[in-house]
Amino acid sequence: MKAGGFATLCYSCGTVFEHVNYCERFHLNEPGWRECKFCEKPIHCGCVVSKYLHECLDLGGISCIKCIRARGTQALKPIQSHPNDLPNGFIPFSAAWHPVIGNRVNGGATVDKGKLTQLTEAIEKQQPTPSTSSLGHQFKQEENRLSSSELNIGISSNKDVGTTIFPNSSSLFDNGRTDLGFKSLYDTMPQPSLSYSLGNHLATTKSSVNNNSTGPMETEKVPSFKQGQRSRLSFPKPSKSGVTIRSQSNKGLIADNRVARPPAEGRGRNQLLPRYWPKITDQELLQISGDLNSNCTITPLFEKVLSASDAGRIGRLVLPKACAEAYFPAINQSEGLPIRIQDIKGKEWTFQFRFWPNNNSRMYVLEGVTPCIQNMQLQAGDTVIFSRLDPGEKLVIGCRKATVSVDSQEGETPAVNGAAGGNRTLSTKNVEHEAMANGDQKILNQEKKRARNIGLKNKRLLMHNEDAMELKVTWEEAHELLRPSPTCKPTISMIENCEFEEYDEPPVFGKKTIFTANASGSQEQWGQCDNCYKWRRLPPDVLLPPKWTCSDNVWDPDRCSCSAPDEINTKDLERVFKFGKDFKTRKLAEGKMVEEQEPSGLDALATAAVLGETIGEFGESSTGPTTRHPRHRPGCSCIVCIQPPSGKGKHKPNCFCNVCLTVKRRFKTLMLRKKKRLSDQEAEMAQKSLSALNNGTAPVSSTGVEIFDRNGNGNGNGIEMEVGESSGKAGQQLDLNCDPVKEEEVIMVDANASVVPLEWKNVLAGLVPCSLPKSSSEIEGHPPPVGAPSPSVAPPTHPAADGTLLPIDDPMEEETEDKAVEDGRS
DNA sequence: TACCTGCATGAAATA
DNA sequence: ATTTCATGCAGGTAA
Repeated sequence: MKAGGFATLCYSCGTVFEHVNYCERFHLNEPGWRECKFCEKPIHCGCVVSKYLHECLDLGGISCIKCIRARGTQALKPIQSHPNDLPNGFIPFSAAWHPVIGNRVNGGATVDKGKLTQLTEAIEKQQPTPSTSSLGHQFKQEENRLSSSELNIGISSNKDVGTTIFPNSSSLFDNGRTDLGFKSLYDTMPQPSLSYSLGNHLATTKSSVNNNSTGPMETEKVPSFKQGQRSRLSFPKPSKSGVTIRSQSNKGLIADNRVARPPAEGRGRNQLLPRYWPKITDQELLQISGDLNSNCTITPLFEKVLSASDAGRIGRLVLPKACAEAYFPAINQSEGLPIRIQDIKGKEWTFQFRFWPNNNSRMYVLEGVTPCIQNMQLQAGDTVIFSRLDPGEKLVIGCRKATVSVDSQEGETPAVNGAAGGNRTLSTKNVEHEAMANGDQKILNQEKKRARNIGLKNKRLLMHNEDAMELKVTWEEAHELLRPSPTCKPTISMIENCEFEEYDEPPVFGKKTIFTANASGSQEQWGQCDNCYKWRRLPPDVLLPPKWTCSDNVWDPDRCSCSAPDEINTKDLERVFKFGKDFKTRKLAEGKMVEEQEPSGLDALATAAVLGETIGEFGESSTGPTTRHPRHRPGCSCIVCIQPPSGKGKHKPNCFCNVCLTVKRRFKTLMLRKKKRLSDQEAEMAQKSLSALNNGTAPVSSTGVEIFDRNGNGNGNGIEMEVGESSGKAGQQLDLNCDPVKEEEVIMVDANASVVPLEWKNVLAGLVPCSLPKSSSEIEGHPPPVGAPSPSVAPPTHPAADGTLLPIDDPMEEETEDKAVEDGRS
């Protein structure tokens, strides 16, 4: 091997590259470059990535020739019989040592045990580098397990069976960042299939060893690749932890190697939810086994994260039904029977194993667990592990304290599973320890109480820290960053002569820009180059992709390169930004003030009026916040505050409360609108026939007002503007219900905008993906449900006759009004 | 009054 | 839609 070179093996064709200098070209995303499963060095192959790649990687990654040789080439000789075998007869290493696949390609023949032993020895001899030690160890465990459990030979002791009973599937999938093909495959294929197939196979192994039977069960359990595939469908999508196990193992954390083991044999074990699969490491098993009796075999059966009630003083531990029925003695009486369970110290406990009838089902509980739980110093969030001790089939209860691990199997490990456990372990536990250390029992109690209150039922509210970090971006900020998916071309739809861009994919986050306002009050946008970090002035309406550099600055030829100086000096820039920020803040504050003065929940008002609410009720109250909504003040008519306490009939016909006034006002508007609409419809019918004759004149509504579309064209098919009978100039009437904040924004929008502002399109595309709104008014008028459109962009408007823009009516508002009419309210 | 027991309920998970 | 299971709670019992 020449200096700097590296011997690698092509994962695809098996070609050995003795002198590959990968150092300069190392890039795993590049076709042909992959990572060795063991030494993590890159492996190059000039071949085009083929379908074999996926298969091979799926089976457990690839390996470089060095590692293969180090592990004994003999054992890894390819077995060629599968139609998909590679041209030169090479079977990828992973496939060769993967027993199920080995069976598959070998037509059911098992790999020679001696070869695997040799392999194992080779691994043992290997001196792993610090970065790969845990991986190597893991692999060793893997091989040990496989050699003993899969090959039906060499099971010298029960202990072997017990400790190697379940292959640790994670290592087979640890090559998480190898390539996109793998990744995508990984995303689409449930990971635990391998575990399951192996687990099944194990059952076969055991049954064949112990019973040597050839009953139907055995036929059912015969492992095959197809079976493995089938089983993939029956298990939930794996967590991502399997992918990241390498990095975890690099940390050298034993607990991070924790991977759920498929259920051991038992009645109905196949129905056992993965959440209850024992996640016990071999080391822990060995330790327990050693603690108890070196001649015994420990078979982990299931585990359960203790809930608050499990760990509480009641002393009842709810057993998962499937687990109880699979591994505990069958009981017919509700009273159940006493059951003796040994803890890992060898101490025997007697619990009452019983059930309660529950919804035509049963709820199994272990009663009298408090002493044991206390003895083990377990709390909610900790895990109890039930195992079987052979020979004798004794039940053993073990435990695992909740760890502070953050990123673990989704919802599976104590750190995350259940808020009581998860939250406590993530934060409370630390506080708890601290409180313990400080002797601050008060804090401890508070934390405990909080943990209890969160409860396991709030599991769905739990999130990983990084998720929480992401959520720190507010909705408003998120909206500002939304961009159409770059891979997705929009479909332009014409609705009511307005163009709408529809996207088949949800929007993506784009680059954040800063909006400022110059002295004249007009808006400016600033974007920062990803290369030189200089800020460039942009048109206010452009949206930047996630990655943006000066070269993309097509709007300013003078500053379309990173070498171009800043437009203004840094100090001025800061000042501008500050001003812009102030502007934004002020605007927001103004908006809030307006909101307080003029409640936006007018729909709610109308609804409340329908329900017979009286404003006097909350008007009479003191100046303090209302009891219903602490932040709201008397007079607030939001949906929360106006909830009627006791139904209808509180408003008199001459009532002049705010609610009634608003409702009356809106009813009037509605009636006017409806009246106009009816006449417009008639006029439109006549207009159509007329325009067909006259050909080219702008249509005129029955009220004598030209109807404009968004383009300002009077084509008659556009969106009808609000027209009132008493309107003055051009018959325009301001809707009393329109939001003054919106009005302000309306003015800022370019009246000549020919299409719906892009951000609105994005919002439409993102929040209402792949579907057209039900009605045109729904598209045009309804604001985005979450947050608000970007501050720089006003909601869709339509031009009035005098050229100004009017906000389009809220269909929701209309709906409410319609409802009011239906209810016969005036 | 505190604790125990058994059942009911409903959120969450799963089919 | 159904099942599971964490927990609340009413009624009983003991202190």
